[in-house]
Amino acid sequence: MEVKTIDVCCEPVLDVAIAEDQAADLAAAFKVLSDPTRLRLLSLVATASAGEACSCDLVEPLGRSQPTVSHHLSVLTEAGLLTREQRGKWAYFRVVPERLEVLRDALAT
Amino acid sequence: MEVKTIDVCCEPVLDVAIAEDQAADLAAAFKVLSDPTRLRLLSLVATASAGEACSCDLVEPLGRSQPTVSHHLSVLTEAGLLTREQRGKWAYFRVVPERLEVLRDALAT
DNA sequence: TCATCGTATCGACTGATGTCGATGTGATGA
DNA sequence: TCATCACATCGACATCAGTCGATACGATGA
Repeated sequence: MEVKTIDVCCEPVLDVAIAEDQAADLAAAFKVLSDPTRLRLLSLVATASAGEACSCDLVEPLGRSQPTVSHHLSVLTEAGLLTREQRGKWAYFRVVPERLEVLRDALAT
Repeated sequence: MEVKTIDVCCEPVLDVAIAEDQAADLAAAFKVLSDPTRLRLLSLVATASAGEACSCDLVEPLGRSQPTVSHHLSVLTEAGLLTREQRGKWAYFRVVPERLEVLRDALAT
């Protein structure tokens, strides 16, 4: 998907007429959230016990192939919505609530 | 884009493991916001004087063709993020903040 | 060293989406 | 009635994104 880290900040869409490049950044951020599989991944990781989840536990509940899940985890991680930690041969993921908060702020009224 | 009205409600992604159909609805809603031109449209309408804007005043600042702007206005309106009011041969649009609020709630931490 | 396991990468396919020119439609006013 | 204007629809095109099978990579443990 060609994602870059979400670095949108503090310009509520409804308050100020946003510029073209800010719109592009914000749109890219929302695009990360515009896929059902990725939203379910976020949700699964967030609600996992200990606040973290292993890839191995995500493939089956999603009903997607392992490469597909790996792909979406990469997209979410590159966007900064997840952190990735390697432990032995397992990869553990955590959500980064601050990133979602940034997007929330952009939608403030 | 094949949009349906945003009817997502009240299930913060990070609180509960969301189901597949809820994820699809929410993803569709964010997809509407995942285009720079649409974000700028939202922003332009929201910041217009009197809180409303005519299509005729949106084409030029966006730097897109009239059909393209019309298309995006349709997508936003079908998603319930804008309302459309015809007055003579002009179409006026207003933002529906409550819709954005719903999406904000879904990202609550 | 080697087989195994978890994960990432690659290549390919398919469907979706943004864009615009051309054209249709409906209201306005002369 | 007819030209004009604002806007929507259509058709076509190029690009992009989700998906998966096959395969590569890297750590583990026997």
